[in-house]
Amino acid sequence: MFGLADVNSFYASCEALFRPDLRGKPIVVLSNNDGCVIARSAGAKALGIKMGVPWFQVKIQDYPEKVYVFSSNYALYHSLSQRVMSALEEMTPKVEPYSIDEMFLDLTGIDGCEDFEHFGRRLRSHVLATTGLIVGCGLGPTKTLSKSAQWASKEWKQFHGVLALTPQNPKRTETLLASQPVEEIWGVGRRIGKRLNLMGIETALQLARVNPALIRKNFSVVLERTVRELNGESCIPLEEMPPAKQQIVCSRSFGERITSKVSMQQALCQYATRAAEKLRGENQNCRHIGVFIRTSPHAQGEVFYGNSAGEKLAIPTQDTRDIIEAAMRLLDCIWLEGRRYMKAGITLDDFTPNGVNQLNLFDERQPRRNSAQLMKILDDINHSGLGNVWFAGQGINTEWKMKRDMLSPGWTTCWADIPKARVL
DNA sequence: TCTGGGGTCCTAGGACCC
DNA sequence: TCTGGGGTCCTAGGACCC
Repeated sequence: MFGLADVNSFYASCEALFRPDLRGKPIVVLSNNDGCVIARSAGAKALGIKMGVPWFQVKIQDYPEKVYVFSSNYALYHSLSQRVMSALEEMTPKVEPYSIDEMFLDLTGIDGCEDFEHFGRRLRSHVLATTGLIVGCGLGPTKTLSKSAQWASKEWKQFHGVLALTPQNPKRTETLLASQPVEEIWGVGRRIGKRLNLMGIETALQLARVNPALIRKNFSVVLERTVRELNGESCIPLEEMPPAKQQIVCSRSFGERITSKVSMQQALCQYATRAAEKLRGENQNCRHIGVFIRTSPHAQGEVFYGNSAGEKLAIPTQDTRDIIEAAMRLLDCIWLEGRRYMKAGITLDDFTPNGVNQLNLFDERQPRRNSAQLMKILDDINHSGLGNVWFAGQGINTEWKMKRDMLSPGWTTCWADIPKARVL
């Protein structure tokens, strides 16, 4: 048996956690640059504020109630996610962090000892007691079914956020799947949902009844696995140890459009630095580096321009200097003067773990001397919380940096921001 | 008239997830 | 004026090998 724990309205709940005055109020969290709505509290959903809409299109002054708006505060969300994770691990030994607000649980040991829904409710109150956050919990014989159960636990209020599907109760599984539209199934998105609809398949139950071989022929093995999982055949295992990353991306929209090459170089230099830090954090070296830049696809009266370029290095690296150098060369290949750029990013690919770098026998280029030591010192200083060092190419006080006008304090990540309690 | 068989590797693009 | 960021996996097709 698998479980799926999902924190209700995660980002919005995090914002309310240290602001008791906001409990039950409409809360909205915006994407980077305060661009789109990416999370809403129950109150905000009730007002009809939609997920993913551009913030400037939302007229909050028209709502009957005050809406509390926040820029996204990933340091806060990440630290609270860790707390939820620890709380879950206290009750189930095997937990797979699936996303910042969702964790899969291995319930093998619970089988036969405790009623699954009873266990789910205990889990829920334990997480609430230790973190102040409320999780929904779906349980089922496969990951896909536990996702469906979790979906239904929100849909049907009488379950109070905990629902178990078991082989002992096939009737309940059938009823649930018959009421779940295909595009709500884990692994079925809008595209495949539409195609299935055209074939007359509209509910999860209908999909479950299709011959898997037929699905494989017309779609792919991925959807075939989904069909099998809906029938209780577990095809997707729990992964306790996250597999090594295969790619690192660092990209961002700008607070203000970039028009000068120097500014673009600064931005890419910063993203390259960040990407290289992540790479070292994974104990990996990369061999392929890619850069992309683009103007806004929404701008009226402007011709869209987007381009990317990539380069394969002679020797895999994790040295920030190599990555910045490559990024600057790549920018030279794709930079076009006279455009208003909205976004840029860098990708690192083709990894080899530390310590297995094979040099080319005839290659004259040698790796930099003392690279590892220098990068370690750099990372140590920047992680110390005492100061920062960076490459001059990043510039200072850059006008294009991200807009985060409504950022909440780092309640759990910054000493100066620790909440203060006062006894009256 | 007739033009093999079996394989690997790489890339781009499409789909999905949160 | 203003529209997010970071990932994964699979497939098809081309280049190349013997």
